Amino acid sequence: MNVDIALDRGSPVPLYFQMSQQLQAAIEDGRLAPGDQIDTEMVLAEKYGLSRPTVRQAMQDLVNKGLLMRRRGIGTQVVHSQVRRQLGLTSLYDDLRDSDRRPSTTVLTFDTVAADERVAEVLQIVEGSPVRYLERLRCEGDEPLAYMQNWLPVDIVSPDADLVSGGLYAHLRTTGQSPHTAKQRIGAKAATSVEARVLDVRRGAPLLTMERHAFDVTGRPIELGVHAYRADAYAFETNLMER
Amino acid sequence: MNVDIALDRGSPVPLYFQMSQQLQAAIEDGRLAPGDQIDTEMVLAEKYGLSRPTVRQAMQDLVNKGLLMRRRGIGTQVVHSQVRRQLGLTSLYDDLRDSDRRPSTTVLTFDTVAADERVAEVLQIVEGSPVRYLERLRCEGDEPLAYMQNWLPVDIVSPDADLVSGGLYAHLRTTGQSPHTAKQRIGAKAATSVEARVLDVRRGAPLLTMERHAFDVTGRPIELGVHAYRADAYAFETNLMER
DNA sequence: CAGTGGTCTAGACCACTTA
DNA sequence: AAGTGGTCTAGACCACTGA
Repeated sequence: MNVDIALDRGSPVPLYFQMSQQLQAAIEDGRLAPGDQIDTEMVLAEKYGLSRPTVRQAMQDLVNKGLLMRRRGIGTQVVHSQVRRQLGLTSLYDDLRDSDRRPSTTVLTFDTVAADERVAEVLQIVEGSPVRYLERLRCEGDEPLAYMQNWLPVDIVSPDADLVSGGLYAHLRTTGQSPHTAKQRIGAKAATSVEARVLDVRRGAPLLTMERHAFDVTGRPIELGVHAYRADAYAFETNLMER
Repeated sequence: MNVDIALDRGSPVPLYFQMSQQLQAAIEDGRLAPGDQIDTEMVLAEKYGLSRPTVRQAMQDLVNKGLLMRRRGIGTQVVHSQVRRQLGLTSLYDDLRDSDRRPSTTVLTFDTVAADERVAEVLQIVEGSPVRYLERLRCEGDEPLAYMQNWLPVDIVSPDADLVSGGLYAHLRTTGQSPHTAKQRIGAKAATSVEARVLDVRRGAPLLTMERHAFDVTGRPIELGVHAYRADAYAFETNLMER
């Protein structure tokens, strides 16, 4: 394995994490190619002055991420690229970052409104209490791609937050309120006349829909998102693994 | 924590796995409620005569599955049910089992055909070489729900396989050829006239589409699936976690 | 047979939380 | 101050693979 790993024992970053991060980087930029054999646990442990369980924890993290494949008696290999591609997108962080980073996003509405029954139930607050309501349109060039509605508890985002430059989730991260887990429901529907007008399609055109419930580390609901995507311009990729 | 765990030290099943499975069962059938505190690692280790790392491995597996939440200085808790519901469906096994188990599935076609360019590329075989082609219709009562097309390498499934009683994936498991990872792409489209006729909707009606590429443990492609679902009857739930 | 990863033990020190 | 999970070590035995 022709990759060197630099461990900083003075760093607060765990050793196993330093190792897994650097291996992941090597896999992603091609220094480790699909099918390449990784050094054995014993070799790595000796080479970097670590114990075997520490090396093992680094390897196991990459196996869980789907980047490495290990078999007893065989060794550890980088998985084939067709399997690997976009396997990382099951991470909430990547998913949210991407949904902010896309081409251009216009804020149509950012207001404080009374929670209706559905919003109140999802956010676990009392019906009629105030929530922030955000309505955005994502475009690529002149083409509208997605119509996104979001509702958030009032203490999660301030009314004068800058949601334009960095995006919603980037803003939440700066306030330390970033989502930890999320449930998504993906479906399809025919465009209503409102959606058709905003997304510049004909009424009844197929739309891809996504509803997201996001939660912080304590399990408290912090976001309800209801998004509609043009079917001809958008798809979701997910990856499944046997556990 | 009012749950007892029975460990069989003579079993080939790892101790950490016995423990995590029984805790998962307790969480899923309600014996452990959302928010319930789990015994600490030290308590569990002492109670069952295990070392702390072994207990820890069991806990960590359930954290990775999204069933438990741990915080330093706080302890380990069962996650809130709203977060937890269907979090397990990110497992390939559950997903494939469910797609077999659904109400009634009719095999429309099961044949050996020549691979076209797209099938050949996905399955990494030579264009024109034989592949098994499977066409199924899933119904609930009289209602058609999904139109499913699958292509598989000839050595993965024999031409006289029984795909009716157990389903495709159950059959693959019996032959030891079960999928290990899969990539799914979920989108939407308007029904073609063929799809409209099979699914009993009008032409142009919104359909939810799913394309799956499945791989075995070695990373070899073993299935291409192209499915179309009635949008009014079907949705995908996915769950994301910060890692 | 030698080498691999899979499991398990018995410790240790630390950062963080609550009280 | 006491208790929690997070990290790390230095061993051990085993099942599986390939030559």
